[in-house]
Amino acid sequence: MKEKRYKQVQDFLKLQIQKGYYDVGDYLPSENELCSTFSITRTTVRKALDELTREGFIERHHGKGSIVRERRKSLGLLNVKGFSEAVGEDVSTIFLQGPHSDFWSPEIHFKISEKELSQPCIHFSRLRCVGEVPVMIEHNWMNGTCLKEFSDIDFVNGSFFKTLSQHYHIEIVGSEQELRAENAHKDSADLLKVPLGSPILHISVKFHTSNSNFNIYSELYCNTNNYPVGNSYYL
Amino acid sequence: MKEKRYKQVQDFLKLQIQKGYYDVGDYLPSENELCSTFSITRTTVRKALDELTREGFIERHHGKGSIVRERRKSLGLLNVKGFSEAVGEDVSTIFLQGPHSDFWSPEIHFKISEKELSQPCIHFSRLRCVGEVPVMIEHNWMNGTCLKEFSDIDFVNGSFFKTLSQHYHIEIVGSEQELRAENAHKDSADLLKVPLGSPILHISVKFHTSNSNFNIYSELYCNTNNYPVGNSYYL
DNA sequence: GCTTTTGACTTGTACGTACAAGTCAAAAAG
DNA sequence: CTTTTTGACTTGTACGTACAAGTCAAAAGC
Repeated sequence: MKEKRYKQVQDFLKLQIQKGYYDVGDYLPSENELCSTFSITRTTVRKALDELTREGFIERHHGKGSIVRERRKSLGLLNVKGFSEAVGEDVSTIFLQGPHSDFWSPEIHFKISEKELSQPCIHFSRLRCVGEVPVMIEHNWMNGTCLKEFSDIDFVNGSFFKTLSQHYHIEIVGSEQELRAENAHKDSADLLKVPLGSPILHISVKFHTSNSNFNIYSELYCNTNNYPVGNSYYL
Repeated sequence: MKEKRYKQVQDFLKLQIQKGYYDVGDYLPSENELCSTFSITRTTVRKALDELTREGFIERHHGKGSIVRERRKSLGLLNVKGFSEAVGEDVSTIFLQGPHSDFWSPEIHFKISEKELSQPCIHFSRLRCVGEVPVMIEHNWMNGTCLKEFSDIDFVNGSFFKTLSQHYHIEIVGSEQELRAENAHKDSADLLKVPLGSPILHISVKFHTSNSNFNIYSELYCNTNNYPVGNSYYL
């Protein structure tokens, strides 16, 4: 039972992208080049590229080629408006707690699998600011056995997802989210510099990844007064 | 300049589904049947089915066939948990204002195109309840010229999107959303039966459709105390 | 009656070919 | 020097073929 040919090409190119061999905006080799390097037909190459397109890794342009794209934008995840991809924006991230071993917190909203509960947990939390204004508190928990020597590695471009992709070849393949409007508790009001009881957007997320034993559980608390949370998707 | 063959098949099948010729769970004709009815090769039929899969209209099963699916579930839209598709749940919808001609409201958060502003506006608003508990106020505005005799038509299964699809063949192709946690104003507090100033989840949505002159602008106000808003997506 | 096998169906993968159509720069024409 | 044309490159569409692999019921075997 050997692996399918298109899947081989797909995984090869994906790994190249993940490792940063191609930057965002770079062109992949042309279909005919890929045909000859892999000794397969264009039909099969195109199937591989179709899959990568569907997964959001590349974008294809008639007459020009396939370019590597910023995958985050294709995921339809919720984001603080003008965050992450914001160019020239004055965005900063403060680590409240760096990555460290911890217990699986009861604060986690989604159900944690038995397998995960039996394994060590890594936790870290950050405060996201625009200018001097704190807008989001972010708590993250995940299975520690999947991330060897995690705490030592610097975040790639400050992005946890990019770090996962480039260093561990783990990709987000899905998510579940729940959103609530709540009154700010003492801790979060303090950190977000808002009065106690202010309306806060609480988002619980479970990210599913390409490793079925590795999910990311996040609890986010957002001050949406000046920076609303948003997303968009297109077919 | 004639239309592409796979696109013809794709649009034909899509129309059949939209018109309700196939129910959710029904099998489409097999690929070989489609080949002979359209006098095209399987490659082209499969391309058409690939597109319909990508758009969320069908699901394919190896060895069995392609079945029609509930498209809403593939869209990654935010939904009140246990709403819409909830089976056996005690969900009800009350029209606060039935579909009627109105002005484009300043309450609309997203920018309205010039074309739309120059044309008449249809507005309706609903209150969504679980049991006796109101959980969401929903205001909708849209271009009236695209919906002839709209107010007279009963909503298909109580769903506005299904009505659009089946009666007008208009499909949602994308959306932009912004979310904020706010204090309840007098009107919304009243309708949602919560104290004035309670935290409320305010969602502004612009739905893009297959008709570029027809967008749906919605402002939603949710009481998330008992029924959080959620979504999920998978690759 | 029960289990196993067969066979006809389905979709999935992969081959090969041909031409259409978009892109871009170098060559030809003015 | 500027404009137009050509041509080599890219991806897109569509043809045709072959076999692999999953599904399911009817036929064969016990």
